[in-house]
Amino acid sequence: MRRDADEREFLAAYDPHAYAPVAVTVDVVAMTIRAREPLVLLVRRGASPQKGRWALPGGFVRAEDGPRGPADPDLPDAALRVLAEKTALPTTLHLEQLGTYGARGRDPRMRVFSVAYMLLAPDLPDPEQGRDTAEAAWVPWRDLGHGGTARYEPAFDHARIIADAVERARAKLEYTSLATAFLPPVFTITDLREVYEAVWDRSLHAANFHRKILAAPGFVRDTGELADRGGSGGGRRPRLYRAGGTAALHPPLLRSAP
Amino acid sequence: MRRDADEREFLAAYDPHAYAPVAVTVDVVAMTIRAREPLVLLVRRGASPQKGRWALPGGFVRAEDGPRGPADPDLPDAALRVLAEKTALPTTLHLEQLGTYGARGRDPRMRVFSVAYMLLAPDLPDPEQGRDTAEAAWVPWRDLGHGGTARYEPAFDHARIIADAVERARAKLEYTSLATAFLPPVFTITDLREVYEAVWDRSLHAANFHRKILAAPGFVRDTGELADRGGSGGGRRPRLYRAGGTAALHPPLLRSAP
DNA sequence: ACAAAAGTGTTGTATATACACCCATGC
DNA sequence: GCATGGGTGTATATACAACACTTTTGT
Repeated sequence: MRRDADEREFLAAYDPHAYAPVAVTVDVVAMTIRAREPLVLLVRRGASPQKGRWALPGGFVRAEDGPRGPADPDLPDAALRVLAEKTALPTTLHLEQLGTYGARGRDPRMRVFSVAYMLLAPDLPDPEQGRDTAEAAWVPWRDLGHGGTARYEPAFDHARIIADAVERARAKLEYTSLATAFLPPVFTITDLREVYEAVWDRSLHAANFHRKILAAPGFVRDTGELADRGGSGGGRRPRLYRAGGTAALHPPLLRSAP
Repeated sequence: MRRDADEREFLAAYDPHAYAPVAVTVDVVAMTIRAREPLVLLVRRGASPQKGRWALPGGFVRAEDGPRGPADPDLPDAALRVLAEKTALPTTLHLEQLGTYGARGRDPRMRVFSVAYMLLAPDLPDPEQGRDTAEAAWVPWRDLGHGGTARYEPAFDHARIIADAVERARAKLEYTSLATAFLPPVFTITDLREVYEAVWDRSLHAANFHRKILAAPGFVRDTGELADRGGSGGGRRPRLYRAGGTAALHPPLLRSAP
């Protein structure tokens, strides 16, 4: 009995419905920071199952051109499309694939494979500005799942997906320049430090952080300009920087220090 | 026009064939090290398209129970199943999701989403011992793709997937204890160093490496035993260690040193 | 005896931390 | 002036790379 993968693929090409139908969706963990608080975008489900629960913005990948619109050329396009239906997209953003979740039974209707994306962006507008009228909200990470007073209990396995995204973001801040994705094009070293402090939920030594950032080649580029004014209660005008384009940090910034 | 994701999901539940059919496959980048040479498992395609080209072992995810066998409960189960059809599986292995590739046109027959897995294992047997009779081979990383005398030119976008896996493995050796996944349960520090040297393709200072490993908490656990004998040409009998169970390394081992 | 491999000691250099301090600005 | 925040200097502790050296084994 020689019935290997290639033969099966061949059969499938001529009779696609010979297999149990599967669905592929994208779910987006959109993250931003507002007033030193890291947030994730959730939408309230308007249909069963899990109607009324909060969930990640997502939707089916458009495999081929059809009445609903053209096909998504690739998975990142699908991620941006479904997110654009919920909120206005920023001009600068970081989009990265998190992983695919496909356990049997994670959706009660059929076998659904969800490709999760993580999107990082500077302070996004409130979701009411999006094209879709479904209820949506920016939710603080700390209000999610992990016991206690969980105001938002995500649907399906979305709590798990968000937890994976949070851990990915925390880890990548150590050894990449990902933190700049949470900031506008021009920022100060203090802005950058506040990103780290918000994501890691710990305070960092400001003076040493400053030097460490400038010592890491390619992390930031000096614009030569100063901010219009210092802090609200006085203070020197800080220098302004841009992201330097480096992906990997050498040396890394470790979050394990005392 | 209110036609949001939830409604679409709802429709799909009642008429799955209303959507263009899509396929979900798993492809496994199985890696091992033999005689200090990192290898990846490839199989020769027996059917068109790309008949005769080398490709990653893979196959369709079984969404539901059917005549070919029971459904795969989750994606990792599918990855292990398709790999078991090509080679004998080791008792200890590390399996990790790499990413999902779903660009339109990557398979000429239909829209295929491939969930790629990376599998790391100690020196695996030759694939002839697998249940499947298709031609398969362990191929050195250096013989793949990147220009020159490419004896093996992978099918579809598999060269890209392998390159992503190699880079993932190289990076994770820096800040996790992943290297032990290439070794049997009991090993010496020199064995561990040779894993790093093979994967990074550079030599490391033996004495300093030794101390660094022992200084990283939880990387290895001393068994208290010594190897039966030293090297072939003489030498002290090395201590034997087991993997220590730690995932993250503090401090990391950086590959950027001179 | 000799070579080979494991493992330890030592030392100069680099890096990180903590703390003190100066600079510039708002009120 | 004085509080606030940006930024620099510097001593101390720590970590790392390089090299020398000792220990233990096979031939």
